[in-house]
Amino acid sequence: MEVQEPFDLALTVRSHGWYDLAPWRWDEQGAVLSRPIALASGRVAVAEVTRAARGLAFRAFARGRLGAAEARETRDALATCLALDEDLAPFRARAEALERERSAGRADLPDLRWALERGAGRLLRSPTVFEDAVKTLCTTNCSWALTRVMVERLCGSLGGEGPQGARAFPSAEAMAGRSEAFYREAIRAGYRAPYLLALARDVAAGALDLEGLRRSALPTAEILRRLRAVRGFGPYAAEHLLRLLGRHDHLALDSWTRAKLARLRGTRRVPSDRTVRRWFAPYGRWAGLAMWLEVTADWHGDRPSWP
DNA sequence: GCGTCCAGGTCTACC
DNA sequence: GGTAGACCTGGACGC
Repeated sequence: MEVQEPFDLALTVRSHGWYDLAPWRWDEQGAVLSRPIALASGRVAVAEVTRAARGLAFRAFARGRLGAAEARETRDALATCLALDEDLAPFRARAEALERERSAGRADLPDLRWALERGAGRLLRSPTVFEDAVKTLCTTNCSWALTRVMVERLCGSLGGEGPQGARAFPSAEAMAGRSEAFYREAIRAGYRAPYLLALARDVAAGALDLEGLRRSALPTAEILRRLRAVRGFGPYAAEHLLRLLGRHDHLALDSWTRAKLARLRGTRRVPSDRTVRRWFAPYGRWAGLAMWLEVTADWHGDRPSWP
């Protein structure tokens, strides 16, 4: 499959923490990304992708032979996860224009040359918005280690089984069929238990259409309003989910990004949300992406320009 | 070993 | 609209 160049697979995989959560697997040395994916047929296939001479090479396998349609479904799901359908040209145009201002002496803008050179800006997503939403709930008000454990337990106890014992991420239907006590006692989700159950039930019953949001023409403000109406989704969680939908108007500020910005920009105290919004306002509807690239630049072997 | 703090927040009640 | 307090877990830390 051809991709829009420049494209760096590792950069997209490590764009945020999802690759570190079940059921993703990232072989750093071999540069192979893989995961089990639940197919419409009910079977679970394992999908793999790696860089090829031209574009990306996909591979899929399951218990028994995969049909052509199933293989296509698996590949398409992985392409969605890598956000290959996202057009970054408008962001790049804005970032390039601001880069010219920055090199001309405008000191309040971040140095995003590395991102432009390497094609950064795609964020790793889940095959479904539902999975992104559940994982986002599992990141709130806890350590990353606890997030990993909760997601691992969800896959291990409710995910469909694929080849080599691989467990997929559970469907909304599978999650909706369990009790609140299950999420408290088996998943150890604590106060998040009723939120997880309500989310799964609403999605399974069709009362909440999360999947439609990926191709929605609705304005970002309306999507944000709908996400905020979901129990457990406050400002951070809703804006983080927006980011995974390719909507970067908002910043999804949390304690980690605020602290990281303070360190990168050498401020004595953690900047207010209003200050951060002002810093990134020049990027317009790409403000959240520009901020995210600034705070994650050092994950990719590039040092940010701030002292 | 035990208590406290806090980590990639959110909700509710109250002012 | 702003804010205090409650909410779960589990690892780190100090004693």
